[in-house]
Amino acid sequence: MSLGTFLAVTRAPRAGVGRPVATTHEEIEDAAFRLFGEHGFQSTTVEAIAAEAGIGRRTLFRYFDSKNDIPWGRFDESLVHFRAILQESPADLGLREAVHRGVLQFNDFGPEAAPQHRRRMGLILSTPALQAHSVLRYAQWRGVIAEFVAAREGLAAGDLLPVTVGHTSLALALSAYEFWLAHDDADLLQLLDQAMAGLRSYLA
Amino acid sequence: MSLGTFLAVTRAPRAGVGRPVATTHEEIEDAAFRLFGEHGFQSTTVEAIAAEAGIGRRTLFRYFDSKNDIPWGRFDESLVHFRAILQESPADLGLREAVHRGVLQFNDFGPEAAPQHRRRMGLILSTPALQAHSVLRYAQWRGVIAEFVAAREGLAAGDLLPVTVGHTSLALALSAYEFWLAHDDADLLQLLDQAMAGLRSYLA
DNA sequence: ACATTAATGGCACTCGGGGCCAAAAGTCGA
DNA sequence: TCGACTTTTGGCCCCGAGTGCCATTAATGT
Repeated sequence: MSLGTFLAVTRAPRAGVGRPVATTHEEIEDAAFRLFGEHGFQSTTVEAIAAEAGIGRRTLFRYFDSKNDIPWGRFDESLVHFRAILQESPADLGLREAVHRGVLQFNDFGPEAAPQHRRRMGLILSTPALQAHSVLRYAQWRGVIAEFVAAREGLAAGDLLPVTVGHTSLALALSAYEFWLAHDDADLLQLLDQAMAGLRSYLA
Repeated sequence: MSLGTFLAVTRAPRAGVGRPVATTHEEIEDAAFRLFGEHGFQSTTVEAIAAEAGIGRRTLFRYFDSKNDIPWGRFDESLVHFRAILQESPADLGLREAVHRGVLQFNDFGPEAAPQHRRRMGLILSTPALQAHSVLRYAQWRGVIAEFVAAREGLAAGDLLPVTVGHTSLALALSAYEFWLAHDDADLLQLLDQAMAGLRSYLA
């Protein structure tokens, strides 16, 4: 499981009754990425994406709250998994190690998922509008870490340390991602380790 | 000088020739904050801001690229100052200390500027659209730090360490700001120190 | 007075987003 | 098989941000 895995399955709310759905999140996402690849994110209109997916514009907005949300897929579902990863970490593990390993595991995906994941993150991190929108996703992700730290240290999730650890973990992840995207041959997990090591020696 | 100081003076490109300007960045900003305070950011239309400032909608967009840019004022000018602060730091100072003190100095403003600064940052950090937009500003700020670190360590600004230090410095600043805004009696500079101390012990 | 210069602001357009609602397309019970 | 019910679809219309175009305005300099 990884960031690349949040293109999960569109769950059926209930089977049978009512008009059947016309599409799925994945179909829209695929159609969108196809057009983004051709014309870029900005130049691709929502109307065009809807047409490519064979649905109405209005319907698209029922699957995704905004155009900016499309590249992120169903990120919220992967957060549930992230929370689980952290909670399962052994209690005797140091806090820093627990968080770090959790982040590594969250970003550990097989080599087969890597190209798709690279395309997704490359698009996000190279498009200003998406970079901007992403902070809202990042905030949720940081929240998961803050909650974990708070729980383990007997603090409130709004206290300075949990918040700082959340922000810092994101800082490390983004640093690694930026470098990873700039270098084809780089290994993401290794970069996460390197970033952590670099920061520790910087702060020591 | 501080984040609060980027409401600098609107410089005259040349005196005299041509139709005189109808307003300044500051006038628009004041008008905007007046309306934001009354109706909130989202519910205040650009049209209303222009009217409040006594100018045309079209003219407002010549002063600010977007509605989201208004609360930030003239941040780019304060970045010039930030760059200078870092460059003036003594060479015998450790890297971490140099960066940390630079950040402190950048955020050091007199008690008289604090209320205005609080209002500004409070608006930004409590409005999703502004939070999102802010990453573009943050990226510039991080860039200043990355350049400084790169120069001092003989690295490229895109290398992992400079980027990581930039991201981490922002992480610390945002953590401090969030807490500061949530607690009326808190001292921002002290919080920056605390966040740094907390992170160091977390990573030790 | 008149040419020059530069900012203003109106108009019209595109695009993202959302409220409203009739039509579509299924299932289920009689 | 027919109708009632349920749920999604997607068309229509609106709003607000942002932009290109350009005539107008208001200053300076000759």
